[in-house]
Amino acid sequence: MRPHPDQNTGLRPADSKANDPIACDSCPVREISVCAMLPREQRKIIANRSHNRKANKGDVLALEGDRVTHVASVTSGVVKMTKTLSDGRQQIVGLAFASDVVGRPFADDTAVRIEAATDATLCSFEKSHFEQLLREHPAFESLLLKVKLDELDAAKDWMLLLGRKSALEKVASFLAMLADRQLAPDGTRMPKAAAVTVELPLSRAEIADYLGLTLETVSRQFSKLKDAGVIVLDDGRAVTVPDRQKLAALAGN
Amino acid sequence: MRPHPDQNTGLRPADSKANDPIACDSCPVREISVCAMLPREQRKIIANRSHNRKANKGDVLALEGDRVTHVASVTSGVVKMTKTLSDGRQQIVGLAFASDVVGRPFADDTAVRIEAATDATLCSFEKSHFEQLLREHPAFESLLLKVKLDELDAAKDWMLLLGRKSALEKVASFLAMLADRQLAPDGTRMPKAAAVTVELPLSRAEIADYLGLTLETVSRQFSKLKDAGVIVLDDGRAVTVPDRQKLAALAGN
DNA sequence: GGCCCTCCTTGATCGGCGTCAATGTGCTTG
DNA sequence: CAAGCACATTGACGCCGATCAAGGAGGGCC
Repeated sequence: MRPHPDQNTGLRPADSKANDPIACDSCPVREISVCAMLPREQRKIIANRSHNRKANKGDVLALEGDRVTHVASVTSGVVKMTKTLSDGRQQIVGLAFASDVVGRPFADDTAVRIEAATDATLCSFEKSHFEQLLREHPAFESLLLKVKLDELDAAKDWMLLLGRKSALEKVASFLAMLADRQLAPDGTRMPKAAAVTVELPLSRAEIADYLGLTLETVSRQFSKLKDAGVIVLDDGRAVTVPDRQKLAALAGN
Repeated sequence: MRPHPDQNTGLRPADSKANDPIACDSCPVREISVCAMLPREQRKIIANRSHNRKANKGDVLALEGDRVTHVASVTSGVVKMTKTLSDGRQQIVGLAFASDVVGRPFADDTAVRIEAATDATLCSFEKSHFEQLLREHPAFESLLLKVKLDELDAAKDWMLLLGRKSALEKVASFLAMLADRQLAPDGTRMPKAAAVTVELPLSRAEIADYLGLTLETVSRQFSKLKDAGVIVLDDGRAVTVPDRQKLAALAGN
């Protein structure tokens, strides 16, 4: 066997263009995002149409009612989507973690304010380009549909939480969600029994806005969970959960 | 002109197969459902794969956790989707009116209980057939995506309501939603100023489950709105809204 | 008609969570 | 280190909506 530039396929130089490095190759969510299951062919097209965007904590990516100009996939950090009543009452209506899609294709303007909850990076597309990709690549559209159906299921879980759970159950549910989503350093999911340390991406006030509570009530529930030994407050922003079963039991469901 | 079977197109008999009557032709939601924008070609395929299903008020179409066997479009009536905590607390997480889609493609089992809130009819597909249609007809999949994105926006509105609105605002919002959705007898949307009479598809208890309240609180808010002259209670199940602006003002937003 | 059943309304009371306020903690900046 | 700030905790109190309870209104059925 003679050496060749591509160890996987052994393509001749004439074909090497197909395996030129593309931006996606170094994308931290290339294996799990909506792009993951696309053939390299199509990913190349995507790479050419996207650009990286860095956002600092607190940066506003879009205001409620803004014209939609971009659609993006979160590649690191957490992005929050909020809605606000005229008198200032606020509700977080969605969190986008790495690999989630933010922005609203097929609508003129966005119904939510989009803001970086932590420092974040995004793989951003102009809305018209994104829509064109969807039109031209049914596999891509199909993946987005599946992702959005999952989001819809998650939204329904959240409606149950907002409408029917007690303050303690809400906070426990929130922590349980973060703990379950937490990955081991090697990228695999944590075993169910293991203790997990969660870095909270939100302040108490933001957690309150996510759970339909006040920040004081959230703080009190944290204290209650701490006193009960269900969580350990490493510091304000980090929580370790020694026994996720116990936490889950307090979450209701 | 000689008489012919199809008054609209006057096709020659040799072509008549393309315009043979299909079930969709008499479908009450053929103009607004997810099928509406498909060419007749594809609708014919759909018609062959679907069957009508009648459900009486209270009929359960699927239980929480059931295997998903069918996906359907509501053709008349109202279908509710609910989630329940282990101790019985319940939340309605979605209402499907005529033309809405119920059932969850691309998932093994349903996360919600599906039940007829009123007598209803559905255009039902076996799940595997429905998914096949999506795979084979990108235009169909594209429409479903747009519909589900709209549903997701609506879910976010509801999260704001559940998390942040007062009991009065919740009830006003609910009635405003029904009033806005109400169509004039000729099928056009009502002008904003006109009085509207709304037939409530839900009992007080169901409205409570939709709004995250108790039935007593819902009843009290109805009375409060009646006393304020914002609504007229024709009977328990019918409400007329003389001035939708006034109702909208009480809904918060 | 009389009975029952379901649904709705209204009242009285209670408690969970919001509100207001003070204090604590860690980080930044001079 | 002190001062200032953002954020979190804790306490006291009050209100909105839940809970408990009674009674009305309509509709079906014998």
